Amino acid sequence: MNKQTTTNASQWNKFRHLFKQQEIPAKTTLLQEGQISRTMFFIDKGCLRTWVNNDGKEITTQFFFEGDIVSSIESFRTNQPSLYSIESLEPCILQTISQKDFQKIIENSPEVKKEMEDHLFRRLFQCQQLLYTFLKNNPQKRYEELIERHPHIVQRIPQHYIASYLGITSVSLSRIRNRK
Amino acid sequence: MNKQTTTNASQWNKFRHLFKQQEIPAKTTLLQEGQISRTMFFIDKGCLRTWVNNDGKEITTQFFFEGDIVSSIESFRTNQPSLYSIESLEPCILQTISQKDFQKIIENSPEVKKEMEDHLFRRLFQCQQLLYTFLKNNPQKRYEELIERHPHIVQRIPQHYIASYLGITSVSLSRIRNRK
DNA sequence: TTCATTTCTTTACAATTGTTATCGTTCAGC
DNA sequence: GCTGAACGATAACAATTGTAAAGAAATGAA
Repeated sequence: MNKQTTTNASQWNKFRHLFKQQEIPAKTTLLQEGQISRTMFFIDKGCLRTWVNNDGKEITTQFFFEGDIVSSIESFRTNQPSLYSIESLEPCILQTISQKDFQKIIENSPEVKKEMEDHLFRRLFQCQQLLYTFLKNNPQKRYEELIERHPHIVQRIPQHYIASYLGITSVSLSRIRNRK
Repeated sequence: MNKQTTTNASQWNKFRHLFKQQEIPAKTTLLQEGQISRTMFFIDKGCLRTWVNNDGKEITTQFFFEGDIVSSIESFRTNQPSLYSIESLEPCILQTISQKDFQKIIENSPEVKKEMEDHLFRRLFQCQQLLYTFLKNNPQKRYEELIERHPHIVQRIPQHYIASYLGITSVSLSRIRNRK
């Protein structure tokens, strides 16, 4: 979800007083895997990632940048433990809102509620497409697709995070890069 | 979603007259990739699969059995082309309902509407977990997990469908099976 | 039953990836 | 600027997977 591209940006402004600004350094954990999400983050500056633990190895599942809204939305909505952690990759400036206050907004703004439902559909769509790139392509093709579709990720994020995001080791990604 | 386990099974019965029974042989295409979904299927008997085309090769993305509700839900709701095809793997008896009639049910039953929203969250959750098994595990582990979590799939579905569902070739799956 | 189709296994070879370790380079904080 | 940590490239070897082809086994329809 993206504040800027929102059809009703003014809707958000009505509730601006409910947000708190927060500055954090790089590598700060905002939500730990297994915990219940009680906060939602809007990124003003910097970038975040979500990751899962796999036998001590971190596997990155998503990247977020300026304008993105980040939360374990399933956990936030259903009060179930989050499947993943949320962490900053750079020093960040965030706008945060609590679950309670966000609930208030939802109740008072059908536009925002509608937007959340659409957001959910988009999330499902994105998740499906990501899954399909794993079913369809080998690591090399997945990397090429990433460069094509999300060049800003490749430019901005350290390679070993990208490697785990592609489901391969950093060694293998390094080989793929030097193959062409 | 599952009719049987529904908290409000009686809700569905109220609208029974809107469903049509349909008998189809195996390998019947119910929805083609790129088309817009206008029908929803409840499986009384048999099983279906969804699949995507990848350079002429079919890749299975999901299996469905008795009691399951099947549709390209994103396409059904948003009127956008479906990312995948839906096809029968066995002769099936289905209960079908049109998009229009289903809309009527949604409008007349808050319970069913709520159920659909929950269904959407579950779909997202499932999709995420499936994606994570690709990020976390190699093909052998994915196969072992499938046996553990969904033994009925392994027992009922021909292996080459399962292979593409796991993201590998049928040759590789055969090797994995004979490894242990 | 019989025949054709589908499904599964096996083989040999090439290509890719994982693992482990080492070695420069770059970066961030003091 | 200095220093330690983070990052990326490379090498060698083992293990896994893909590809193509051939054949055995199972299945289903006439």
